[in-house]
Amino acid sequence: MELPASFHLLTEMSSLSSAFIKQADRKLSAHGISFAEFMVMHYLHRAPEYTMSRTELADAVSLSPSGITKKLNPMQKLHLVEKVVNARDARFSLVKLTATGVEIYNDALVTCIHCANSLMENVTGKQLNTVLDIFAKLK
Amino acid sequence: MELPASFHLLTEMSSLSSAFIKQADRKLSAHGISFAEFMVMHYLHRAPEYTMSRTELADAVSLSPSGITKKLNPMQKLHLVEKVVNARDARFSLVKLTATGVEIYNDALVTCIHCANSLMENVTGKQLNTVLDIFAKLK
DNA sequence: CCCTAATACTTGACTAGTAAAATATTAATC
DNA sequence: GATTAATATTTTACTAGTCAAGTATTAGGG
Repeated sequence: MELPASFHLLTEMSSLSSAFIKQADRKLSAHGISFAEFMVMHYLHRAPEYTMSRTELADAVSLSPSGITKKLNPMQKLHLVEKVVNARDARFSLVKLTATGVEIYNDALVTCIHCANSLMENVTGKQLNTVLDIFAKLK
Repeated sequence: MELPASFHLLTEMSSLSSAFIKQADRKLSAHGISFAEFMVMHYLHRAPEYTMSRTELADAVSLSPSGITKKLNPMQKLHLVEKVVNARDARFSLVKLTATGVEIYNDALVTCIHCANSLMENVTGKQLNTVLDIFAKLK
């Protein structure tokens, strides 16, 4: 049976991506964070004043409302992020990357870039950009 | 700061793949199985006599030894797969897709292909093959 | 043989996520 | 302005996986 390329891409992507994330997790553990936590910090670091609403952040990292609560709780205890209450509407709260968080993010970013480079050393930058262009159509 | 393409690919792939798997899970739930269970059946279906060793299977689907045990237990109760003990060495056991399992796999495959096609409808078959070729170098 | 080591698998304790119900706060309508 | 509805978040109960310790079985060296 000849299965379509789209099906193969689905199965290959799921296995590749899980392998990549496991590798990144291993490398980032030197900084005391997981890849998922790194991604949270990555989005916050790009946001104005290192601050985003919880729901925006949850969407960005594909977590459910309860998921983002459970992910941020321990990060707050470690003072990587802090909760900022909205004075106008106490339902909405904001999350901000702390100074400590920025510092750790910058260190972890270097590690993460090394990790990505070594995972993809067999592929040229041009090919990576080709894939990125195609991925952009898939969103 | 200009981050390398490899880093972007790592982050994009992690978010795309998680979105794709969520979508596939939703669609496959009509057959009473998860995408992870579908992948188990997929590898078994391609194996000679629908049979593989547990460790081969665990590797194929990127699960730890305990992970494969916990994944297969409920599938045995539903009679999708069965355990085959090796007479020569009782440590090694084999897993076989049952007749029921084959039937459900074939139905689910159709759904999964539809799902993959609709996820990737914005991209040509040629582009998908380009990505698959590049993925092959990443393994 | 028999004791030790190696191998395959399972169990137990834990982490990370989800969905659905509960809570808290603001908005809207009468 | 009080009550109902809507919105954001948290809690609870559950599922799915990991790692490390435990169990069962076979292999090897004295």
